[in-house]
Amino acid sequence: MSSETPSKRRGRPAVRAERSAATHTPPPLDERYAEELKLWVVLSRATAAIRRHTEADVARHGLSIAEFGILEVLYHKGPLLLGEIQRRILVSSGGITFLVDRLAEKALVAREACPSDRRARYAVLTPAGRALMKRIFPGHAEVIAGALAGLSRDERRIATKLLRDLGRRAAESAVLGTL
Amino acid sequence: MSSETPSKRRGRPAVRAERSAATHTPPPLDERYAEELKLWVVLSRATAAIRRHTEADVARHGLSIAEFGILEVLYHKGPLLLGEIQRRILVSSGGITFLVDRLAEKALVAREACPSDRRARYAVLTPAGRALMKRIFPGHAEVIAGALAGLSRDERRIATKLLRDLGRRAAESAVLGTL
DNA sequence: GACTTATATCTCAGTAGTAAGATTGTTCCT
DNA sequence: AGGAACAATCTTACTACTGAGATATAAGTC
Repeated sequence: MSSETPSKRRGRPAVRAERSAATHTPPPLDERYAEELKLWVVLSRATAAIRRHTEADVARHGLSIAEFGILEVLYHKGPLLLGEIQRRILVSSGGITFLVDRLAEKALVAREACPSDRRARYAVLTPAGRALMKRIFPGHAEVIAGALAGLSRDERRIATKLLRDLGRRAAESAVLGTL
Repeated sequence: MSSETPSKRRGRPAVRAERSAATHTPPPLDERYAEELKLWVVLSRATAAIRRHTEADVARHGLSIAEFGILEVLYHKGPLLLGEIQRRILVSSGGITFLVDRLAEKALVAREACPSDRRARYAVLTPAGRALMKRIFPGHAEVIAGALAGLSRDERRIATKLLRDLGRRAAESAVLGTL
């Protein structure tokens, strides 16, 4: 965490904006997409706030979010090819090599040959990796649930549906955009 | 993040129930928070998908999202202290220095002294910076609106409200968590 | 006024990633 | 079988950041 929490500003009474009012010429006709921009802002903010919870939680165990993501997908899906993991957790090919290297150094994950394709390698949890996930995953789920407690059960259901639709469509049009 | 934070394990409301028959490695009793985890997944995915749209758009102008964020806040709010920008776009103190340096190299932003506090500096848009934003901001807003087109107007309004509540609560409890 | 505490920014070393291309292996086509 | 095209991972060089500490300034207290 950064050492500058935006909490109490006791040192200096706010003296802002005296000059802004004088010189700043307001933006042009941006009213047009104001609601969409607002949605994007609150979406980003909510995601960032919740991610801080999850990061703080996994950091207690010496893991980054990306590392935890790999452990989690292996924990729940079993051995996977590196490329499959890469697609799930959305890192670059270099990134997955780096992350699996590091998890291997920590003896939480190992590589295994793929019998049907000698280019490919499986990543598998070691016993220590599985034991770690068994120990820390329930608490992590609880942290996430706690971070989402601002919404009621019904609200969470609605949000899930909306965000699924939103994400699906945004992902599709992103792909189209690269053609 | 490399160093494990020395926070003590706060007593968790007993979620023990570890009476699994000591067999079988696949996921334990993870049904409990399945809905919350799902919401977190779709939230992350939707945000990532939309961010890819915004990144691709600003990259066309040689900017990163963080750089664009600074330009945008200055464009809409006028000159701001570096620390104020930092809190808005959520980067570290070193990061804001780095980013403003780079924008200054590109001659889009300049630093100015703060008359009432000689520690502080304002960041201000240069004429070139303002001209750039005037030129590219409308298109960027359109890209965002397009990325959100998976939801109807009413759905977007509902999503905005839910995400605002969610984010506010998550941010509050994150602050409390650091005490 | 001296002292203490808080704040704003900057410096610097280190880290977690990305991107491009190399390497090795596979598949398809003839 | 030979070769082109494609695919999975790894290597390398680089970049955008973070976090801790340094420096300078400011405000509150005695």
